[in-house]
Amino acid sequence: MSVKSVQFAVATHIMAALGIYPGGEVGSATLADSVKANPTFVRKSLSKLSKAGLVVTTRGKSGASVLARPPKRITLLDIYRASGAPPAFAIHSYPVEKKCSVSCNLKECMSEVLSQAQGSLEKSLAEITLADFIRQIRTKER
Amino acid sequence: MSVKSVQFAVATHIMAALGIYPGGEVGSATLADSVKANPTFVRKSLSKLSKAGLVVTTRGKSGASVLARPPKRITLLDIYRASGAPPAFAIHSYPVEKKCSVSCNLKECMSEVLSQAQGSLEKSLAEITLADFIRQIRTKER
DNA sequence: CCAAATGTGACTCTTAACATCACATATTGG
DNA sequence: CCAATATGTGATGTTAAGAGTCACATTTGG
Repeated sequence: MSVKSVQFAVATHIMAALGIYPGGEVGSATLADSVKANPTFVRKSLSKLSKAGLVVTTRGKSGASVLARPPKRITLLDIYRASGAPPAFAIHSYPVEKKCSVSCNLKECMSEVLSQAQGSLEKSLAEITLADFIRQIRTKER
Repeated sequence: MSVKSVQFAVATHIMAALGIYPGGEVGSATLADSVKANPTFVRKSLSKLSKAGLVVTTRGKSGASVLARPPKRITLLDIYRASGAPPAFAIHSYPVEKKCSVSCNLKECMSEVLSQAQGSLEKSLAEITLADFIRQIRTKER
């Protein structure tokens, strides 16, 4: 039921790089270098961040990306949501056995449980700002 | 990028069925009927629950499964862990760009964030007992 | 207009879960 | 004991979804 998507990790990497890079204007090729991923993949990720309003990218020659607002005002939840990572849990899609009350009602009950779990997960992401995260990275640098 | 596993949902379904079924002794074929999944798949799931000590199964003719302890003393976290569902998040496995401090330290920082998120997710599951869950299902029955 | 950058649709490759089979193992009833 | 019937599990095929890649459109500075 979990999602093995690396979107969130890549998106966070990009955001951290933008926040750390002096000046803040970074091209997708440079970012791809840092992430060591395919430039197209990075651009797609960047595109989602841009649509979510977390970064501003300029096109054309000398195009680049910048954080849309200070790292202190961006949470990891913002990035998580923007990254398009699927929800952490899934429910099976088997048909319902009508004669069984467990089978009939399980999905509904399970959804409630899972969305509650998802909520607490998101809450914990909301408590970490990009600034916090960058600080962590800087701490490890030495 | 993510793969959704239904293990947790199926395991919960099984546990709820065992908790609700009068007498509590249920064979894997009956459970497979309720879940509407392949008997082998259900048995594998059951096998994990058994190894985790959540159910007791007897083999041989007239073999069946029973909850190992009262539903009140089983949490959804117990079931989640027993189900063998993969962690909710993944980090990319790209190589590290040594010249980039973000690239060098990101994985470590990201792991911390993700395990924190995983922790709060698990905490919310730990707060729900199987008895609570069964009560929910019974509420919907009417 | 050309060069250089981002944006995106289309396609392939890979991986991991799911589904299934085959058969081993265990236990009870007769 | 042995046949019937459960569970346990390794092996293998199928499939869905993310990742990787290419091609090309779009944008914009000079």
